[in-house]
Amino acid sequence: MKFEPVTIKQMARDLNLGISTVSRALHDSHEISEATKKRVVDYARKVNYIPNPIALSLRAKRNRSIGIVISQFNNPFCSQVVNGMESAFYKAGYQVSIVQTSESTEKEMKAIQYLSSRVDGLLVSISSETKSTEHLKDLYEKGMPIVFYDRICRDIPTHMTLSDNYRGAYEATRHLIGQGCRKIAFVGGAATQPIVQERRAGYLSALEDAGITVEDKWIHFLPKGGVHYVETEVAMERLLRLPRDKRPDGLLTAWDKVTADAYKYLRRHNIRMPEELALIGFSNFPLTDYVSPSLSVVQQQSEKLGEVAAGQLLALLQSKRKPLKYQTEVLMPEIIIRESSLKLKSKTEEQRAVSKIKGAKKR
Amino acid sequence: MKFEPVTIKQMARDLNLGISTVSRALHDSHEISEATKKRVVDYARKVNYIPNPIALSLRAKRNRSIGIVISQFNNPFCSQVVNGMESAFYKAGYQVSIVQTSESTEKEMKAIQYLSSRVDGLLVSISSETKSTEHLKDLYEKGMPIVFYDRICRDIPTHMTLSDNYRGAYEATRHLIGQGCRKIAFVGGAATQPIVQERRAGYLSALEDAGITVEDKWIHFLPKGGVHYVETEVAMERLLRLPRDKRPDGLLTAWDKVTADAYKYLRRHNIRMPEELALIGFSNFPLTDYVSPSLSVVQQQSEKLGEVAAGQLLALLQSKRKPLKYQTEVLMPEIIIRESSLKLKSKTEEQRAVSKIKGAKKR
DNA sequence: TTGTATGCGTTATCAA
DNA sequence: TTGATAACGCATACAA
Repeated sequence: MKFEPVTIKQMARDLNLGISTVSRALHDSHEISEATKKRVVDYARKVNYIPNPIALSLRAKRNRSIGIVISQFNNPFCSQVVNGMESAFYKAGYQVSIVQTSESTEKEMKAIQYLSSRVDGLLVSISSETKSTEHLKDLYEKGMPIVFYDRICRDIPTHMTLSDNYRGAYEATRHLIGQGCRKIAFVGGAATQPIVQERRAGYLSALEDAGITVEDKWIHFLPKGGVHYVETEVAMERLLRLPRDKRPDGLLTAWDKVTADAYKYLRRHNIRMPEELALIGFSNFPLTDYVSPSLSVVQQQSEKLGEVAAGQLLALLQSKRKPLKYQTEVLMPEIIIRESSLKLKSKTEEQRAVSKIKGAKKR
Repeated sequence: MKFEPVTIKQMARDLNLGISTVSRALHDSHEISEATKKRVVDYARKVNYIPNPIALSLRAKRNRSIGIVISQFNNPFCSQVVNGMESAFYKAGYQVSIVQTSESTEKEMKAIQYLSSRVDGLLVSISSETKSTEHLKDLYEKGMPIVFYDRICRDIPTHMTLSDNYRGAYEATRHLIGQGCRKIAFVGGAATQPIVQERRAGYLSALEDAGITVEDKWIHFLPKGGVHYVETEVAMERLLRLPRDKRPDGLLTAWDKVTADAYKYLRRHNIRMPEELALIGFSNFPLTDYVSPSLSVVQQQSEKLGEVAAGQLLALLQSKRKPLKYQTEVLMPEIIIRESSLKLKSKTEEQRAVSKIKGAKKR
């Protein structure tokens, strides 16, 4: 099967008119008589003429559309971000075309090649597998407006929007410490992900600031970034099989899927939260407030993030030349404390625990 | 900012060669000397030449890409479906471009117009607002391969893949009856949605088969399809404010978001499930097994659905002409019984309850 | 007021 | 082995 749309040329033949006459009539040009105009418009409607966007793009070198490169659809955080972007571009009259990389560099490259020349600009979150960004760099140097969001790429000087991953992790860890945890583990996604590294950095700083020594065995990265349950399962088993005095009493998970899977693991193995292990994790999943125990999360401002990034791209699209200065917008994630990490009931108890640590540090 | 890519013409000038020579060299044609070939290929690599897909498409009338029209990204069911489609098309060497309609007919029409001529085929789930499908019909008549999934359109004869919504609702209702519920309410999405209508039909049949009379007040549709929490909230309030003897003891929700919101409502108002109200609903949300009480769901085979629909579109893409016969693939959703609807603990008790009803019917 | 010719980036046909 | 040219669908400068 092949799509054979009506073209202007065809209509011109049918109506015994010149091609340009038809074209101008459709554009409601003043230099066409009302009679012909009506004849053309009516006929176009009758045969359901749709201008070929491909031809339009080729000619105008303008597509009135932008592309979003996303890692995983099936990730609430990502879809929330896209929602924010979509509504911003819709208002601005742009069509949005989304492609998924599934964390594969090969797919990412294909996706970007596919979108290049099809769109006027790109919103990109680079895939976790990606090492080299030559393909993007080159595109950018040729003038393609690109804005990075969430998983940014420092090699390319352009606008970017991201969450404050460092502080999110820092505050979450501090909260666990405040709850009395002293052996706090960290399970991230892929070690190669800058995002995960930042989250680890925040985690480490919080522990250092509290004077707590970290064991290497408490820190786990997942080779495939935690796409599959087993990866998290293995990490959890390693943590929980540590000898009693090394066994963690708190856990920070630094990746949405990992958070969900760690939670599942703990529930499946009847490990009580927060008594046996206090859990807080990065997550934008829905329903985390209704699981039992309810799940403490570091929640990113996903829709906002999408909107801000969209605004940056729109700015690039409108400016004549590359801007001299680039903005980096940083959004603070929300720390939502729920049952899975709440060991101390009252605020004062928490305060006391925190001050104890401070004392400990000074010693 | 504007993207200015390197073209064949430009390279031909730079290398002092003819345009067609360059083109053929890049295609590794045998009629080009190895020397020239190398010169061209090296240069192309150096300047990072990317063939312009727009021009390619215009010429070839072939895009090697397909479009997916989706209602809401931010809906686990949808993203799971897209995942299934994506992997199938990736294997087949197609790029996939996804656009969201957000349930708006206007967006849907724009999206379809945008995709027409940009893609070789379309996977469409029509938006809940959409009444007329002329835009699609016409496109289809001109030869655009279209496959409907989930929210199908009966006016257009083509392949389609969907869940057995009727049976899903029927079995879910039967389960509630088996649990001893006799006043079973139904909260759907938009009344206009054929899917919701089918689910209601299944619900009604199950009640009828069990000899249970339905009250109109037990059935609620949501004007905007339940996008916002308040819609579900209002419906729930109406149900729960009914006089004691009319107040439902069971509830079937027929839309993923509505299920989540109904669950939230019940938790927020401390209404015990299943004792005060047994809940089962259509849902592909993650974590439904870890909420407390765990949530009984009618879960669609989302990824499978995507794969099957993708297969149908690939078949259309490969066939020379419109097929004489169209397939409609129907997938049975899975009924997962969990705490929110499980009043009777043992299987035998449930059996007894069911046989009681059967007896009642015969009377 | 209408028609013809050109170019957008490519490939394919034909000629050299 | 190479190069010029037409065509894909459209808009527009220019000619009539």
